[in-house]
Amino acid sequence: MQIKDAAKQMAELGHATRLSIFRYLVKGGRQGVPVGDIQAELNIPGSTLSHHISRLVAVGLVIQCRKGRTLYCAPQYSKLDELIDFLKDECCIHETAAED
Amino acid sequence: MQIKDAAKQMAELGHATRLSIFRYLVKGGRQGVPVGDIQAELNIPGSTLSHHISRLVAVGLVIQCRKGRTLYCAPQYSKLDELIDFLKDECCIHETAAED
DNA sequence: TTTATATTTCCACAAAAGTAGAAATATCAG
DNA sequence: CTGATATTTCTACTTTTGTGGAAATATAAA
Repeated sequence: MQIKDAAKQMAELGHATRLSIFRYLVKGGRQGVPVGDIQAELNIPGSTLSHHISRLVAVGLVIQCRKGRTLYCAPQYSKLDELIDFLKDECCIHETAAED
Repeated sequence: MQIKDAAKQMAELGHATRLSIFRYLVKGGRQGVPVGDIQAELNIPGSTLSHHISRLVAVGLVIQCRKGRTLYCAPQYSKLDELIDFLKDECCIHETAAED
């Protein structure tokens, strides 16, 4: 994973509302959660929510699929896994010694 | 770890320059790296660098200590560990089933 | 077709972040 | 004290982000 991509993904998760959205999607699991459910849960205007979701989608952390009038959003677990791996590989100690 | 704190830390790491700084500090290890070394490595103006470092310090990801005229910066590994744990605990699947 | 529901796009504005030169501060050497 | 080095603070400016109302789009139901 490129450092630029990691930074982009973290920038998106680095916002309380978006992180809440993502966490809620994680709770919802792989089958996805309707945008409307997120809106009801987090209590934010649709336009604002739509904006945040589209940013998460843009960096690949969330995927969407429509069923009728309802848009389901689901977390892309693999992307988060990659990000965590990046942090572990590039930003942690690699010693055999003790910890902090 | 609070969601707000996690978001703040990720917002700081969510910037290519700051992430580069942090990664460089990780390479430098626990004894710390002079600000001047970071500047030479990343090739950015002092005032800009100082600004970015202070943000990393503000969220606890970096600590500093002065030795003479030189300010050493070191990563606070434990903070990153907490962040990674947050992501694993709050934003990953907790199933016994297969992966993505 | 008309109407209702779900969500986005458009628009405008306020707030925050990024950038960097210049001046200031801190510390040490001579 | 004077000068050199290391780094920050101040200041100003540009760009990006966040926010949400209103209008538009998509889909389905009546």
